[in-house]
Amino acid sequence: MIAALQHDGSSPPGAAGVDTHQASPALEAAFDRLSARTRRFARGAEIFAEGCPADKVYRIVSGAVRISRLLSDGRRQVCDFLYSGEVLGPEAGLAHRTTAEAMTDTVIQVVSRKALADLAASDLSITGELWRLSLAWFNRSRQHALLLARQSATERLAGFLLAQEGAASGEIELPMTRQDIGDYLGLTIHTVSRSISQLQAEGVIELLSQRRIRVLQASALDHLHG
Amino acid sequence: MIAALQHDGSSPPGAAGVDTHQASPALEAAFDRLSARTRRFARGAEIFAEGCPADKVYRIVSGAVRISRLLSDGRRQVCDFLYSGEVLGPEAGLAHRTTAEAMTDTVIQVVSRKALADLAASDLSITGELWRLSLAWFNRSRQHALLLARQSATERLAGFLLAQEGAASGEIELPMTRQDIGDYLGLTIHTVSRSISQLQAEGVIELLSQRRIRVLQASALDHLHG
DNA sequence: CGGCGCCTTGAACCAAGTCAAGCTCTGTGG
DNA sequence: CCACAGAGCTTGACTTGGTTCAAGGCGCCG
Repeated sequence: MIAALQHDGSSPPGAAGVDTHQASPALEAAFDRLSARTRRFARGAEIFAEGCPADKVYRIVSGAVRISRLLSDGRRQVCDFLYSGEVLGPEAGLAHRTTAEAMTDTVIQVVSRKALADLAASDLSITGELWRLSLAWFNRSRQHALLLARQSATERLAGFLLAQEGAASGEIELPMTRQDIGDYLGLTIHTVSRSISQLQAEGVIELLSQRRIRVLQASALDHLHG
Repeated sequence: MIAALQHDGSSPPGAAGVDTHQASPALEAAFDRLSARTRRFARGAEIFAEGCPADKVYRIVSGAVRISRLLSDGRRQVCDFLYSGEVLGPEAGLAHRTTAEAMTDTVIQVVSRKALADLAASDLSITGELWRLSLAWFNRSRQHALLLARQSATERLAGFLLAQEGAASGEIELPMTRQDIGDYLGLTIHTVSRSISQLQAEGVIELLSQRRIRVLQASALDHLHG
């Protein structure tokens, strides 16, 4: 039985949520069993590019990855940000439709998609896990669309901040530039900057440094995001 | 071997593209084999609601369906529009996160998700097909996000029109209201109306009636959308 | 024929984009 | 250790396009 089709809440042990690209223990084990190659990418390096064959599956060991797409008008649309433990690859078709780049120095395990497919054919838990990952991509993408549909810049930014790790009354570490945030939220770098300044002036957040934010009033962010 | 993981282009016979929710012949057959119940929904009727258990899979026999989500500020975000032959259900988690409503009088086949899961357990082609459907949802959602990221209203509308059936130099039939389009594109009904009027004034499209559009210059739409 | 949904259009306002300038941080070389 | 350079971030002034507010038209169905 494949978990992603179930609806009775009887998840198999170790099943991760439907919203994370985090590899389950079973999939993590599969990377080891297939003796994944470990690669290092310097800040800014390209992991794979739009248009190239999607014949590998990647698991981020450490670091942060930006997924983006070049629009025909020259603008760049950032689609997602990925962090340690997350997996990319299974959601792609035959060719990549996006570019993946390291935002910081990043270590990644790589396995051939074919090897993983062979394994999945004999191990239904892997099949289910890969399916779950695809659903996670779907849910994240829809969440992103919901962010983009927000009318005001501050609402979008609030939603973005809330989705970051440690947002609930903690500290947020942003590995991406303001430009990245802007390209993710469909805003200019100026508007992002202004919105951040505004939130700070209102006492909702505090800038520890340019890339580190402390959330002072998570409820206010919640309320802004609506 | 499950097709969605393959990258060598050797798709199984009858496999549909990765961007459509269209049921493959195999899945269509499964609906019949499981003796799907046929239900009729009047225009405006609710098929399933946000929050209710996602224990069924639906196949649209005829009609048109609107998928939407209620935002906490009272606004409604339309996520997708579905038509004859398309399948919804497998992409949901335990509970629906969206509401599905009939935009016109609609006929739908319904099977229990559990029954389909049982079938998928013994028939890998069904498993693969359900997975492909999930990927289709992902791709459509990302496409939608890309539309929403466009800065100008006319660009968004052009992209929306191009994605409609029969857009390439043909006629487009819109089952949805202007409000639906606005809620899909993150625009007000006014802006949608103005943009349509503008495209018509420029000779790019022609309004045969309020809900029927003839595309006169598909290339101009393409260029607008960028 | 009247009423109601749905659509269009005009005018005024405002938030985000654009243009332009200056600041901050970081890393590097003297 | 300090000076410098460059990338990244912030801020101000102005412009523009989408929302808001308001009014009116079209078309369908009872």
